[in-house]
Amino acid sequence: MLDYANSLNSAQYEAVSCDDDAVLVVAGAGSGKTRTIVWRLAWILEHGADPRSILLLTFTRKASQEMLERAGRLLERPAQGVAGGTFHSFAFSVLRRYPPAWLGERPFTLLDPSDASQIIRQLKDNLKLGKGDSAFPKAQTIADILSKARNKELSIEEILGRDSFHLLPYAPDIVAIGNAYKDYKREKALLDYDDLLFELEDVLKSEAGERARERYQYVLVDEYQDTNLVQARIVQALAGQDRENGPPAKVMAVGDEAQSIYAFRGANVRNMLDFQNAFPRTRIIPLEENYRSTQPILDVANNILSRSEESFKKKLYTAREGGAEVRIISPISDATQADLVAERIGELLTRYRPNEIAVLFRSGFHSYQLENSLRRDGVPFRKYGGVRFTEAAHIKDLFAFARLIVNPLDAPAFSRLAAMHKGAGPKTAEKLYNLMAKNDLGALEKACRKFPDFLADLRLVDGLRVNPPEPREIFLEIFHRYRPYMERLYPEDWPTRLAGIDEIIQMSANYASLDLFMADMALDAGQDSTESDDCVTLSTVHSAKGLEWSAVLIIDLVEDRFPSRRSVARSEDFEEERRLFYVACTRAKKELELYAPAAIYNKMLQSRTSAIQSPFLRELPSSSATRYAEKMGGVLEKTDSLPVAGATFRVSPFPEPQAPTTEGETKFASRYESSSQGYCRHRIFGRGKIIKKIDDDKLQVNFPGYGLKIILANYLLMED
DNA sequence: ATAGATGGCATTTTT
DNA sequence: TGCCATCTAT
Repeated sequence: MLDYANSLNSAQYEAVSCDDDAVLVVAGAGSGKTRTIVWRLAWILEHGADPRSILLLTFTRKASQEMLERAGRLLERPAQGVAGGTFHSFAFSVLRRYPPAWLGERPFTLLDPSDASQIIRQLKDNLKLGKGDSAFPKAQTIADILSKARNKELSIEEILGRDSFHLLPYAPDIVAIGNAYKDYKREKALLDYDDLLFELEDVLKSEAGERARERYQYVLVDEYQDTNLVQARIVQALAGQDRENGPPAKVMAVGDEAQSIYAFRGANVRNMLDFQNAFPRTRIIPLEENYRSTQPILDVANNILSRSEESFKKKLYTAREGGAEVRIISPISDATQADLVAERIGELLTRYRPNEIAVLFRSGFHSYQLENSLRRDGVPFRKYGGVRFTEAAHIKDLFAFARLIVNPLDAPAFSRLAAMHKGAGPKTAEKLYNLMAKNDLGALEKACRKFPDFLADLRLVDGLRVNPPEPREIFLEIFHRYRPYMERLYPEDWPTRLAGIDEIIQMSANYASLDLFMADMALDAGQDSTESDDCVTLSTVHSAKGLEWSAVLIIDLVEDRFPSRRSVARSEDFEEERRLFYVACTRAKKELELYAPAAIYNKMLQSRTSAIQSPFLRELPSSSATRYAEKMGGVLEKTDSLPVAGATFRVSPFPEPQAPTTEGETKFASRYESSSQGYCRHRIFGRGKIIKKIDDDKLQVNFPGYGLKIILANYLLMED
């Protein structure tokens, strides 16, 4: 037996060893949450449970792998057989074994988000909706709205009313497209990410699902604050309080309301509270002592949280003393920020391994300049979040072959493959697909006369389905066939794309079957392998969840960026940004630096404009962080007071458009007005689109062929 | 019906 | 910047 009592603090021990049917562990940031789950797994296994009766649901596959691995190391034998993964990957595996009745005998295919928006674009065209209306939402936007409605379990109107009221007039059209999309998926045996969860819920309720449910005696759910409604119901179904044969499973949910950062996609913090209603005899165990960060970092974290509207009761504390000051640094501009941070990383690298250092930011594109600086300086880094490499066109091309091997009726993959051949577009693809679906091979061959290579592609795919070699072999064969297409489709940069293909081939070598590999690729999009590399981490805050580093630098802490521009209109969204900042700060173990450039390049104005320091920084008292400003030549100078700008700009995140007194508000006000503006004419430049109002008599106008101009309104003739 | 060009646009976060 | 939608010439 492991020495549980001496390896854990009392709250952790309580959680690890308890025998209650329902436990809610409320785990503050850095309180040893992962450790607790790992030891809990070990405890269950050491007390004789069948590994196959344990289900561990986590937010990322990486997290579950890490936990199982650590449990295995603890026990000195692998924790084999424990079911684990994300809700989505778990749903996939259950649905493969217990497919929904409506599928009949057909295998189903997972739609990735880009497939989904592709289909929606097609349906939109077929339904002839939004033609010639440039204000009509784009396919991607529609896909997002449909998904949000399902995740929050609200109607389209409700979603639009909350998030984008300007699209409300289109609600009936969006609903129509949504219905067509639903039918399309049924007809073609397709499931998108959201379907996985709802279909899982249905299956668990069905008779067949009874067996799936009864298998589990222990259900552990990590990051419970980020589950949505259907996920909470799935947990309840799995717990099986209504089981006829045998006792219900023991459920343990672990979460932290203060770290809820996925409300935007339907996560519901209320699930934490409702857990106690769903499981009446819930035992609540708070983990409060922080083992990760030094006191100065926790001071900042506590300060952030204390200002939140929900005012969380918890306060993080550590028994450790000392630690470096938290620094707020104001570079002159975003450009010098990149250099300053790169330089700082160089300095940190004299004390820490690269993998002990991270730079965090709100959105993927915020790190572009820094990436350039790091490349220039030769600092090895790896970026998480942002565009994933499995979304690169050539990878999707390669996957189109593979998907057709798994499921010959995969319509999106079929179209993609068809479109690789000159002269074949959506219409041709649809025609050929229908012939193939009808199994009318004669007609298909005839119709393919113009595309002999395509027919050969299909033959190759069929051959590999009937007689499948190892996944790696399959990809080598596909690639052999695809390579000439790739050279033709991407003439400028196909050599650089080879690396991604190579990566896929290598990754596939770890899989026993192609369909499992493809499911992993779709569900755990591109953890691009090679974890062993010793790299500095660049990551969105969302992707940094659950991780920690000795030194953490957070960049672009200015209004419009962090908090995101989209969040300031509504207080719920703003509060989520605050929690996001809290998550970001609590990733740091020893050193935390917060960067707020004083100017940021503005694409609209095509010049650098002064940036307003993030309200999260302005709120911090000088006792919890030391402020520095960059002087010419990259010199940092201590500043005692808040930057002047910070003092004069609004403190409340909610702008008052009627009384614009600062540049930030002027920008907001003009943006606000821009919805009503349209086109104008100029004597020399002709017709142009009004981009924004600079002030009372100046407008910024985009003239086709001439570009952006700032023009006195007197010289413009307004169009209706 | 398709390819290719052009113009316009808006830039969260992720399973 | 890079993506989308639309236009235009085949």
